[in-house]
Amino acid sequence: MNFWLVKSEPDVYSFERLVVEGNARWDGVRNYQARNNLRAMKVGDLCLFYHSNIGLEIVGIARVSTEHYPDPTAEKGDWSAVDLEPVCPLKRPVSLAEIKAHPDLQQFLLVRNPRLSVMPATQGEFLLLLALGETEMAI
DNA sequence: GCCAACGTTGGC
DNA sequence: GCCAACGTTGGC
Repeated sequence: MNFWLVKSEPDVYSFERLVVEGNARWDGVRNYQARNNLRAMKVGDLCLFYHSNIGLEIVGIARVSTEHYPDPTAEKGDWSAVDLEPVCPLKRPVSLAEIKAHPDLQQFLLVRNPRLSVMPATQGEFLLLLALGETEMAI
């Protein structure tokens, strides 16, 4: 089991929409580091779902439902997509400001490399963020 | 292979 | 809307 964080601008694709639709193709990634992270995802891996630009907070948990395959939206180049399904919203969203201020999250990539759109999280980071979000779930 | 120019992301 | 940070491109 690995843990990740994925970013989405909520006016482009929100967590609420993922909950409604039940599944989403995570495509359009055009950054090699982010692509390599997509390729490392396994079915069942859990993703923190972060709203960038609007909200600036982690709002929910998603799960990898299909491992990587060629991104059908890529007209050229070697890009990948995965499928995600919703798991649960956080009872309390965890804001970027709170993450930046937390002493135990200074190593989190969201703080250290804020432009990366798909990033790994450690189990410790994931569990801490779940706790900050006042959310319990089976891991 | 270096580096300047440019484009994009994303917080503020 | 601005701008800093970062990645990519392309000339040399």
